[in-house]
Amino acid sequence: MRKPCCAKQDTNKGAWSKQEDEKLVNYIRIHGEGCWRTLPQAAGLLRCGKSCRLRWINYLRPDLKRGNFTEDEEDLIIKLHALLGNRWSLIAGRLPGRTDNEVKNYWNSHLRRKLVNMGVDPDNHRLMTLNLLPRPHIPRNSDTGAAEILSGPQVPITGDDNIHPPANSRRDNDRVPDAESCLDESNQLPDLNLDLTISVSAAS
DNA sequence: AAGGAGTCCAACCGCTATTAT
DNA sequence: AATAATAGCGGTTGGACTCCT
Repeated sequence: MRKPCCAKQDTNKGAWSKQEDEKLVNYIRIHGEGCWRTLPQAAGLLRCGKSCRLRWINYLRPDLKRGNFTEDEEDLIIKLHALLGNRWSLIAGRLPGRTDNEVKNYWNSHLRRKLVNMGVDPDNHRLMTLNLLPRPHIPRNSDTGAAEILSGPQVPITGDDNIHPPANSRRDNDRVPDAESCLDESNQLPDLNLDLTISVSAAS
């Protein structure tokens, strides 16, 4: 059996100090990203590997953009959320230099409210005033979901990372129940542009 | 100026899929 | 094949900060 990832009683918690950041950055600069289990000890950090990974991915990675989200990025997040639901890592994968945590925080603090102010339900991306209209029943587990939409040739998403959700995703309550039907009825979001790319200028 | 409410975001927690033994 | 650890994910929290009264 493997060893546990860290000895919990010997690990720091809470905010990272500058020294800890430097140790982590220096170590990864030399050795690259790798085994998070052994990294803390090797780098001289009293942190759990999981904590190191999170710190690196969300804060220290050199390719992170940081700063305010552009309008293009906002639009893209909203569109991808309509398709994918709360799959933040997939959404962040479409936004160069952004992390899943950052996208998630931005959604919860800005975009959710913005949609509500526009009269759009942020959970299902429908106009809230139309919620009472009768809708044809669409089975939840119909397999014509976002993955197929996204993976189809008609959607020119750039990049080569895998955006396919697991075939039997471990959380099937985190996706918009019928995001595809929402898109079918894109007249409810008249400006929904499904060209899910982000311009070079916005990404740089 | 004080302090309560609201907001933001870094970090932690707990879960599941994957992988190693 | 079974079992346990790791990696990675989304949800949640706590503290710092800002705004409002």
